[in-house]
Amino acid sequence: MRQAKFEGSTQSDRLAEAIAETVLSGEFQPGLRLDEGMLAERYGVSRTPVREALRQLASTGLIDVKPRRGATVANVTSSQLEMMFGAMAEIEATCARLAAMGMTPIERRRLQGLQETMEAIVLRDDRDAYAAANINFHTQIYLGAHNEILSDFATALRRRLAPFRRAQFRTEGRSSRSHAEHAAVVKAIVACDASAAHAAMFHHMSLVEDSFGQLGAPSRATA
Amino acid sequence: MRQAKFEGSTQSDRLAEAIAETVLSGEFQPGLRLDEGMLAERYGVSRTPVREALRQLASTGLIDVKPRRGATVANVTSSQLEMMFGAMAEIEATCARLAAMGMTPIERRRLQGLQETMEAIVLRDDRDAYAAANINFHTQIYLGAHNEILSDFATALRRRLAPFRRAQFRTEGRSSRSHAEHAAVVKAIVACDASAAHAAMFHHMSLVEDSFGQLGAPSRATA
DNA sequence: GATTGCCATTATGTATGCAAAATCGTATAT
DNA sequence: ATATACGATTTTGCATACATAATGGCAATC
Repeated sequence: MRQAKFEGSTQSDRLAEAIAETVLSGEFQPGLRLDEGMLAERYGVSRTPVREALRQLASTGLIDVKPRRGATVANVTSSQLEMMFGAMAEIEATCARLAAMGMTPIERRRLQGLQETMEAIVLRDDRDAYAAANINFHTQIYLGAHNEILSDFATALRRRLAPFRRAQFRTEGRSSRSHAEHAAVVKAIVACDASAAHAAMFHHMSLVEDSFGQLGAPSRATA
Repeated sequence: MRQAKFEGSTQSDRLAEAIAETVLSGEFQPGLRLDEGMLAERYGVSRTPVREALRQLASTGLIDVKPRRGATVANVTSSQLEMMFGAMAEIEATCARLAAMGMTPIERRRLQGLQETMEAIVLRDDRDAYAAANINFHTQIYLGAHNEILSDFATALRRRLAPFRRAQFRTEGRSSRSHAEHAAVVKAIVACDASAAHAAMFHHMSLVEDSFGQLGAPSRATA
């Protein structure tokens, strides 16, 4: 059963990625039982790498694995979602504050440059490009916090929440509002104003949460 | 190979716990190669549950697992340690702020009660009891934040940093200083003063970091 | 008719076997 | 003497096989 897709990673890792994609795409819906044998057959491998992939995904919270009871796609409750958005807002605000305090001049310039790039994207109303640039923007701030632990946590949370935010930038005027909020964040960071950066980012993230409204099903965007 | 220690958890889970203990105790030192076969023989099981345990531990950062290159006890650099302590201070401070904002009256009373209990422990200079109560104190604040995501993260970080803090409360006068700092946190939380709670907790955690000084090897406390 | 207990089926947890990659030692060439 | 290449050994990754716990259906009983 040789299928050398990527040399340098194992089948378990590739499987974890593939299963995660399938879950995030909505094909595997919350609550669905993830039978090891079924997955093994579906991906043409044995149960062993499937099990390792499932354990790996369980550690990210994407699926639940109970001893002797198998794995199921995690059923995210409305309260859990609230807590994830809340945690994300706190962490991002913290990163923004740290960025305001510790970013190098080069990093501040880069952030400003990115902000200007996004200005153009907003003007031509390219929502896909904005969604991509938005991730980049937030990632720059994670990195600017100069704390890999916080940055990894923020990245994991963002990835975990992605399916619940997919449709967001499709809504009319969302990009320009988001962009305006980014401006406040950038301004504070460039000015080395830690508490303003924290407040601006927290405000931004809170609005993101609000715009999602109450839970509801994750958007079924394709991959 | 039946060894029914705990019915309801798997050997993989028990193995992960056992290996973690051995690493945290210092018997498995940083950089040590964790050979699957060696571990399997040591714990009297086959390689399969050992592999699952290693993957699980890798997700906590306690060990490094590279594809095709096996697992090693994570070698924590001084900069990583700094980032972990920094992240911990930020998260704890955030939890304290959220606790100040959202704790129920009952939770505030309970925290105050715990603080009074610790007062007695400090007076009779029972350092082991203080160390235990201290974990309880911080846990109460995690819970008071009413955000399981942040709380889990804080708990994981605390556990991860435990070996680097073991000797801390053995130092003369550490308990009373810590207790005094706790008082400020409790006071702010009881007064619903969010920013004071944040500041007090951050101050407290920063001192913890300082008292550790620069890296050095983790304390080799037994279990 | 509902409930409970038993048995067949299914799925998970673990052990074992095998193939490929990595590591280490040795020998050879420069 | 150093570096490189080759081969043996070790170890990981994966597949397969087996044992045990969980699940579901059926029947017997209240």
